[in-house]
Amino acid sequence: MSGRVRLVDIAERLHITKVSVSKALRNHPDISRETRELVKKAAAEMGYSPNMVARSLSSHRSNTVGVVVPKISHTFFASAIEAIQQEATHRGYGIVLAVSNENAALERQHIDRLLSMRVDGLLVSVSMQAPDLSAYERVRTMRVPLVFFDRRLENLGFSSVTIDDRQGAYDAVKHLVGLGYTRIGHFAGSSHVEIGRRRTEGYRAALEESGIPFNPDWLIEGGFDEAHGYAAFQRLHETGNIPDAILTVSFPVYLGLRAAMLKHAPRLVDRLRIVTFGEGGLNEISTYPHICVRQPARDLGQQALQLLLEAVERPDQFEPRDVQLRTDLISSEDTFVLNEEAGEWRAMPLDAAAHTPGAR
Amino acid sequence: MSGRVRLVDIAERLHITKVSVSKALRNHPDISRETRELVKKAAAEMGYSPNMVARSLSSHRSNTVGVVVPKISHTFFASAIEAIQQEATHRGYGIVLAVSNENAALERQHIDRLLSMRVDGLLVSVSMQAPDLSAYERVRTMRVPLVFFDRRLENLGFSSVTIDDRQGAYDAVKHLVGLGYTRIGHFAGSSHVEIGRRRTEGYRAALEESGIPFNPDWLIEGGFDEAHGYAAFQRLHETGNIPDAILTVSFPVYLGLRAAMLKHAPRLVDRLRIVTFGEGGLNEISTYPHICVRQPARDLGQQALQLLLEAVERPDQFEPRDVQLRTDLISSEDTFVLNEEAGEWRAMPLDAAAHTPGAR
DNA sequence: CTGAAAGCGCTTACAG
DNA sequence: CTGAAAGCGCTTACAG
Repeated sequence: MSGRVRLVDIAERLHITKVSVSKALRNHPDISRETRELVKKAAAEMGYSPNMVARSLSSHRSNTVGVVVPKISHTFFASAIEAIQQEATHRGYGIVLAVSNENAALERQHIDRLLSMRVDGLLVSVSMQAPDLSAYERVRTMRVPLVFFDRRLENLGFSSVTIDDRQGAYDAVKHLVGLGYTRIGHFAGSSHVEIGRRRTEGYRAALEESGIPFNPDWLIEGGFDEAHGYAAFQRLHETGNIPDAILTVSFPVYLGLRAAMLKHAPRLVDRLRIVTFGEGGLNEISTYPHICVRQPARDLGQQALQLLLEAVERPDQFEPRDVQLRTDLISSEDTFVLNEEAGEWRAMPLDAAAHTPGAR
Repeated sequence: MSGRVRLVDIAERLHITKVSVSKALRNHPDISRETRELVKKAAAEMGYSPNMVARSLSSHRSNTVGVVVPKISHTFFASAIEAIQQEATHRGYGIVLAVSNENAALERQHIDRLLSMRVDGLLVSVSMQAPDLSAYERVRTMRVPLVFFDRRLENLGFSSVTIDDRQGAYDAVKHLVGLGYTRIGHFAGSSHVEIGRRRTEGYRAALEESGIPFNPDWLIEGGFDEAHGYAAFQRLHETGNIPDAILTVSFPVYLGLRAAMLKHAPRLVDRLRIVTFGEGGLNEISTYPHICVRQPARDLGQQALQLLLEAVERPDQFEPRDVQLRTDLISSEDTFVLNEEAGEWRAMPLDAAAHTPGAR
């Protein structure tokens, strides 16, 4: 069989109409069990592969969702995408993946392309740059459901699944205070991005609530990548006044910080206490206690997809909403347990102090 | 404008035929520059978004490629996928991503689905399990180009872009020998997978060539994930005869090894020398010298896509072929330099010894 | 439960 | 350079 088998080919062989074949294959109740099985048998024998393109064109549904992320090679996004893909498969959808590389123009271009491909919905985590809103207007006029995940744009009327960044940063700083630290800095993200602003807010709220004066020299804004961490540490080092602990806005920022520290002030390696927002899979292997704010990346991806499919499959009953997930505080001193299912090591969260309320 | 603008809508407004509009939009030489610009202007004003689904159906080209990987949340695959996506965008293609989760049945299912979606080509890195060949037969009968990357199936007649695994492992072990080690173990992958076999071959060849007797107790096969590394170390620890250096078949295996070591034999942490096949982004931040075989993940992804598109776009002139890429040996003692373009830190490779020929 | 008609929004020849 | 026809492979109503 040549692989280019169509509905009609099956129909002709069985002396029935292609509509019946179409229905039988989709388990439509119109068709008797008998014919349905006959059809399926013939389809299998002939090596029939339904042409989803044709199906999409006539049914106006592609069973496909578009996913736009700033990066893939970053633990957080890799995990989120993996969860999205798995949940999509489970629900019978495919995903078309696009990477904006933190570039707003590319983000717009990707969204336009996905719209052209007639995806049933869009999952996007916005780039760091100031957004190009035109793409989002197209999304709205074309009435394509969209859900932001992790990094969102506010006031556009789309749903979002995000992390409680303020609380996460607050918990982290409070934890440091609990360990006796008072000289605490923050290598912050870009204030153009909501998650950056929220984490900074949490940092400042925790300081204030602990009666620790805010030192503007110790709040260094910049971005989420290694280059920022490196530059920020250099700047700090030049001032000669280095705090005893630092909260980094992301794991890559920590990598940059660490590289700069190894180069310019290696003796600080065992003395400067670092807490990272986000994991890098380091906790399991670190001997020096490393603390981090764990983001539920998989949950976030899964919930974002579920929310999106709700909008796709029941557009009338759908009300846009914002879902916020909590973070955990974990450290390499925790007990790690093997999660058989995921084939990964998972840490039990630190004590209840991590969930001290109050930052809201 | 309501977003559901079609070719005919533009045609009517301009009092020309939809064919002309179609051609004008695709810069077909048939159309005069004047009309072309008129059409484009109108299209922009009306917010026209070409329906790629319809275009695919009539042109038999989707400008889409399917990518199947065993995992995403693994530095190597995350980087490879990112490179594939970027190169695809550059070439005007979109990618549909699917994760097999190391499961052959899911892999088959994904390939079938992608075939149904009429992707123009397939990029696949096979799962660890024994393959279900039926999907690959469909691929062949449907004449859809396929390129394996990193993990391939041999003798199926498809192209592949892989890494010289044998040489990589050989170089690593030779390097250890050069450092004075003779008691060298290997936590190996699954022998069902070619990359596992090749790495083991390289390990054994290097030992043999160095006149070091092979100790079967120190070659522990299993897989590529953390659980294997953990179990392998436990097994080794029970025998009481632990080598002085170990080559792990993957970075996750190292993570598992390290976790087991921290638990059962923490005093070995600074004494057991580890070389990992593959990176985990650790080198920049490690104080204890960590050595690894660096796989050119981005290159591999990019070249695989290029090879695939060659087959897609010039099917007549295309001859399937196997491309093999070389690895580097790098360590945390190397000089790290910031790669401005990628926003990442890159290490300069170790000395030329890393490229000692002879393992072939 | 089965069938005939119309259409989804494009592109591909082919004729002028 | 422009246009009319046919078709890509399905599904969706609607009629029996």
